[in-house]
Amino acid sequence: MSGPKIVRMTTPTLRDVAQLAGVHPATASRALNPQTRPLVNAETARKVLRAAESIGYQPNPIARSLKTARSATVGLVIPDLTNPLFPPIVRGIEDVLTTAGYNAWIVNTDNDPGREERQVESLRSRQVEGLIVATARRDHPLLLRLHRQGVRLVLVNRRVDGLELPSVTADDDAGIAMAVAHLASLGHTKIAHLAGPQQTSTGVSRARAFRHALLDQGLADDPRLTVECGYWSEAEGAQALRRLLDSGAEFTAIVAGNDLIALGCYDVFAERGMTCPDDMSVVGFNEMPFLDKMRPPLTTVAIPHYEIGVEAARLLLDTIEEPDRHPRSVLLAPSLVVRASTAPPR
Amino acid sequence: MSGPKIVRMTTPTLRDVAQLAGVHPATASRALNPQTRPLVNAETARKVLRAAESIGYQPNPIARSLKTARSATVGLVIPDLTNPLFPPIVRGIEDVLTTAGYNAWIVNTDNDPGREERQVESLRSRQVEGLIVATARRDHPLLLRLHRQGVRLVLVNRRVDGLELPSVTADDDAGIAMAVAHLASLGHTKIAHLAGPQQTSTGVSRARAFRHALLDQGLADDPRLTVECGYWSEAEGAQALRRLLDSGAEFTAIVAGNDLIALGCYDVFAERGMTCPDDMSVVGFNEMPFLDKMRPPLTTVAIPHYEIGVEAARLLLDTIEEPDRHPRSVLLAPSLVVRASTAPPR
DNA sequence: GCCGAGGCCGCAATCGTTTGCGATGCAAGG
DNA sequence: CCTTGCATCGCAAACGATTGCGGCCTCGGC
Repeated sequence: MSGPKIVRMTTPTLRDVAQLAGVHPATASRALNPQTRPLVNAETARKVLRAAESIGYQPNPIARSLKTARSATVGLVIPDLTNPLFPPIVRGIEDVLTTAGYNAWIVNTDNDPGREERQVESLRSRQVEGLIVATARRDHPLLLRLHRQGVRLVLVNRRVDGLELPSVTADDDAGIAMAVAHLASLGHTKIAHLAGPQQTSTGVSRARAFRHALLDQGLADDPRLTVECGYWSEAEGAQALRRLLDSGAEFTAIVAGNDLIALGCYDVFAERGMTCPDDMSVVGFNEMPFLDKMRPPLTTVAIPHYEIGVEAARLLLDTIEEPDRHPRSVLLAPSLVVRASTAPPR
Repeated sequence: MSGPKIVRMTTPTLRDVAQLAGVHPATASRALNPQTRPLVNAETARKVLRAAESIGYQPNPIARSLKTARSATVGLVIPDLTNPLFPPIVRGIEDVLTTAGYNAWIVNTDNDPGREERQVESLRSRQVEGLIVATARRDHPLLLRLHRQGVRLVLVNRRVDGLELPSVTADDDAGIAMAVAHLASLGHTKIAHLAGPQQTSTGVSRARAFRHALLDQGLADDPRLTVECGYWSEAEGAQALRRLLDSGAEFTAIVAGNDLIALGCYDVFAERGMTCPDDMSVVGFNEMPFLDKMRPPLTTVAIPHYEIGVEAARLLLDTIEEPDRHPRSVLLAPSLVVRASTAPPR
């Protein structure tokens, strides 16, 4: 005759497995943790493992975090998940983190410093062990302060001035050089640049790269042909192009700071009855999804999004494990994908 | 002359504010928590508040979670963040959650049940107070089990058979009806349906709606004209269309299960030298971003992504606050946005 | 046979909060 | 004056894990 069935109301805890294995919770803890397992007898370790297995014990990460002040999670600070650039990067990050036993907290800042500060604070109070930041501006007091406080940081797609932080970015110089070389080889001589925000390192480095590339191609650098966008967005790209067109400047091709800015140009073309690439060539940057199905398919410089995420996560894990190693940065090679938004000038 | 500067090495804790305010930590705790504040003298409460303010005290959510078994966070289970359908929904969810003081954990399952189970387990061990699930299949043992265990669930875009769970979905019937009515009004009589996976409620409900809509338009329902896609993806959409074309069936328009499937059709058109909408009209579903810039711009039925997220979060908060209220579901009205992928048949 | 050295394990403190319960003080009521 | 009640607050035990420290036991060396 079997006794009354004991219904377990609560999830099994370390004490439960210890009791079942006939040992002290401390011993059970040591047995369960591969790091400390050598400290206990192999036989009792087996007993503990078996007990844990049998009742389906899962360590409580909250209690563990409280005691150890670690959390096996890192924070992901991005401006807006809605930007199609980020999801693949996030996937890359998550994939290497999870194989390392880490998890990621994602927060959106909407480019709002106040919101960013609150979000970061919330991440820190959850004991994240590091931050991967995609919102860096060249002058970024918050990041400076965090760095001084010893928070491990890795930047993606961006740098901050005067701060040696590990970062992973695409090689903007190479990418832009390919873009203008392509345009020049098609016969364009008057090329405009719709630059990204100059508060971001990416914005200035691409703008610089643009000027250098013009020189390399033996083309004149007309400062009136580069105009700055306030954000990396379609709307700002459109606005910038309107200003440029209205200024009366002459040009036959555009290298846009990124794909969204390039797509903003499409809107202006439609407004003004221009056709691309007949009236105007455009090349973007980033190779966001679905560009191949656009009208016209956008020529762009492709960057390895997923690998950017992968490298960023690796860098962060490295700095967690080796805190005082010299900050390493990785530069990923872009490639030009030529589609139908570029053609010889008429 | 000022004394030596005391450098605070550790973040301020409740004991610190209690000490500073000259009270016991318990009292400080009660004073800080609006729920329990009436239990302490108004004057001492003020003292505590001021002390907390002065040293920048932030409660430690980890310790709080450990004690209360709550966490002020909910889990978001989605198949793949890379699918552009989800980011806006996620934003909607996050926005209402954060104003309610909650946070969201996002996990990807890649449609892999094993991975899903592990991810959900990890969420539960972090004491999430509920789950918003976008990966539901009609037959979903995991969700059944979770529901039986009392986990608060709300479904987004999906239902599960035989389970009364709160859910928020677009009105598939209405959306599909609009799509085929549009096609019929253009003069199409042979309309095909590239259905989504029939393991998902959305897949079957759109397929059913398609047949009903044909009837309503007085059109014949030829079962050979609907073929099922294994996933909601471009590749599967393309594959399905190839099969349909190869079968020799005749049709002049396609209602795709969603936008990705519709875009998959574009690839096949290119392969086979067909042009859209001249040779074939297509309408999608979901209104994912950038469809207006596609070649051709895709006619689709738009659903309010952000609001779906908002409603889902509200539903979940409701079930958290009123656990045994009858499950409520919300159906959001879609709208047809007509672009250039649909035209009269030749 | 005794001593020292490890190996193995238990004790108890600790992480930062929350919360049931009891102690205290004071005012009101009998 | 004594009881009762209430408002206020402190005590201490949790929550579930980790970990320094020390105790016990065994074994080997002398």
